[in-house]
Amino acid sequence: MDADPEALDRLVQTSFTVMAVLSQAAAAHDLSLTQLRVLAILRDHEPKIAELAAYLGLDRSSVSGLIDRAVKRDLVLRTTSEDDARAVRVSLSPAGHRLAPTLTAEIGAALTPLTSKLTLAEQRKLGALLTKLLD
Amino acid sequence: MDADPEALDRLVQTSFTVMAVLSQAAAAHDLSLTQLRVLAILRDHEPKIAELAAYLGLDRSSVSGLIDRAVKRDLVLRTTSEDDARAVRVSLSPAGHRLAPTLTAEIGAALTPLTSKLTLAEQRKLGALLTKLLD
DNA sequence: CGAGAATAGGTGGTAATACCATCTAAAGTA
DNA sequence: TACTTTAGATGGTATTACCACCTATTCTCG
Repeated sequence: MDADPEALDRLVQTSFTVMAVLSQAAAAHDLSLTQLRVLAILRDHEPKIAELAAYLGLDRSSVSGLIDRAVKRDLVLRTTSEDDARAVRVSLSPAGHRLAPTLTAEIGAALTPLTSKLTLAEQRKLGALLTKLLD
Repeated sequence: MDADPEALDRLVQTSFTVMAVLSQAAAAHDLSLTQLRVLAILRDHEPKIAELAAYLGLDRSSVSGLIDRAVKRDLVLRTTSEDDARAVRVSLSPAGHRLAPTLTAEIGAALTPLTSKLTLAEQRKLGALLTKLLD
């Protein structure tokens, strides 16, 4: 399986560009990139701390602190799990529920200048390629 | 000027995946992602602090500290600029010069499992699309 | 059932990252 | 020459993330 080094390079460059856009979108709401990710995840899931940590690739203790701060800012709720008194379920607070879609929309808007350099057909092709890439 | 929301989503997902790979490659050498970026930049440039800051999207003071730590680890050299005694030129130390290509190679290797899910033709197509995206 | 191991999460301590406001030294400008 | 701007460094703060360790709960198996 051969590789095109240029494609690789572009992939890295693009990733940095995208991350910069995301960081900025997060910063506009005084959020870190990680907090942004947490909110995005919580839109569709109510994970336990350990699950969140695994998904984010972080230590449990890091996530504990992260959620601490998010709770303090009333974005997120900590609920003791019903089936396991040790475990904690993290979910969006009402305020978090209001914020999350706003963020998604803003990120979409912020990325559009990038993607709109491609025709719709090209965007679809890109989406397909990336889907394959992500497996 | 329409947009395919799925392509957008994949782009974000892919970026996170790529960043995770890069972070891990950096961490294997006890480097942060930012330090990795600095080393990559220094392979081809000898920027002043302010230029580096602009490129990285960071505050000058952040870069100052960043370079501090890199100097302390003997990866990087601080040289007073010849034409401007206020300015500092940052360059790779001999050790940095040895490390940088290693990192590049390792990152390439770490990303190959991803890109090799595409045929060579698809990789080239992806590269072309991303090139257009990056303008 | 009950003792010891395993698991979930939190704490405390440390280091790095990044910000802002401020400082000094050097250049540029009027 | 005096005034302003610029380059970078410093000090102070908050966040992020780690590791080692602690507590409370749950699991396991004798």
